[in-house]
Amino acid sequence: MEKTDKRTSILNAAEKLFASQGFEGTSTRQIATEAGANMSMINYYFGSKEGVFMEIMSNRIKGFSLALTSIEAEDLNQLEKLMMVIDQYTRRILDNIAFHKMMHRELSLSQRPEMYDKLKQAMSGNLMIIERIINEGIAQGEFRSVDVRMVIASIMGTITNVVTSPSKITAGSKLDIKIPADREILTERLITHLKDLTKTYLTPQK
Amino acid sequence: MEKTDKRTSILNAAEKLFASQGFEGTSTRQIATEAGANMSMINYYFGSKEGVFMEIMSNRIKGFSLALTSIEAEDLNQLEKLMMVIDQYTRRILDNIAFHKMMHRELSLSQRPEMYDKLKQAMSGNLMIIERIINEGIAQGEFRSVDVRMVIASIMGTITNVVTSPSKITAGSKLDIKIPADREILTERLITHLKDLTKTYLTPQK
DNA sequence: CAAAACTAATCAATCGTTTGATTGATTGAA
DNA sequence: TTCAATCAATCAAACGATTGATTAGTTTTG
Repeated sequence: MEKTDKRTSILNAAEKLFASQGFEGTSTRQIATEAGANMSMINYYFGSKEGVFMEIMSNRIKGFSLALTSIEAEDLNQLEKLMMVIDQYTRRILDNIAFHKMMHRELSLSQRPEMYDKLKQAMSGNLMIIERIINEGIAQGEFRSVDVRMVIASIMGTITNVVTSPSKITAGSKLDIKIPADREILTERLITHLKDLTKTYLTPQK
Repeated sequence: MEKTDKRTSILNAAEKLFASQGFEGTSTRQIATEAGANMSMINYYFGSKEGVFMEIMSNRIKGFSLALTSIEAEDLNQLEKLMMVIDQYTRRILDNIAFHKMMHRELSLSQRPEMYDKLKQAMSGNLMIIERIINEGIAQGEFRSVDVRMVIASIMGTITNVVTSPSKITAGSKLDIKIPADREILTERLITHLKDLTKTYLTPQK
């Protein structure tokens, strides 16, 4: 029943270690041990340690902007569209916390400019969808006139803040973001907050 | 007139390099070269590379929660207090972008638990001040009943998002966060947004 | 049997740290 | 005033350990 081939077990081990220790802080020997593979298998399959990193990123990037584009085409008002985007985007990120942490950390470094551009391009698609929805809502008078880029920064920033510093939210409670059931609770709580925040902020009070 | 002693020039060089390359990604030889000092001076003054990191963090932590505490005592309503906190907190962070980026990156790692606790403790003071202000505002009926921890996550997250990914905000414009004049513009824009967001969200519409 | 998958051993390079010697200024008794 | 002693500061060189990567050989598989 051991159906995990060495190649993917290396990818999984590397992602886990990169997320908790950083790229530079993780050695190829650690990855190999964690994956239950020989050290040279890393270079055999991926060419180099950086190749492993690139492969992880590439795999994750694929299909990240797929679900969001369909929302834009649906026959809904802009607020409903925005609520759906927040819902899906938040769930996607909280289902891939390790990757999201790793991404944010390594991209704040000035190394790996190629991966930076690659990821920036992939993410800008998502950003533009949200930007278009809000701008459309403003144009139609459905939303107040606001600083759209800053609103997006608030939405994204809130999610990232919860993912990278969950203890600030859960302090005092018994919740632990590493436990799936607790993470589900936290996800719903975050979505509820973000929807309430954006709806209240963007919808003009009569 | 060369008044920069080796000790502080090592600290400055290290902070600059840590901010752009990460702790693990920066070698002691790099630090020494950048500081114009001999490699062994690092261990002579700070004991180890990690000692340099600790010293930088300790220096920055000092006096970070000083300005905020005075606000709480002032004779203002909770909204006015919150506006002042947002104003000062945002300015402080955008005046120390390199440190803030370095802090967030290294603290998202599972290493250096001692520094993690130290910083967490220092920051929790700031968090508690904001939390108390909002809770007080809710109790007095000045604010709507909201998820306080999530509101704080939105405020902090927005600032961090702008600091770590300024290009998402400035894309299309000629602004560059590395240029002091542009950074000032961005700071004011961020403060305006955060004040507008929190005021609109927390103040109940009649 | 040949290609693919895998292993142990080893490579040169770099890491953080330590060593032992040297410098220049300061001190205190002669 | 002089001179030896002492001090922190600085240096080049080297330390052992670890790094990412490669080799050459073995096993597995289709």
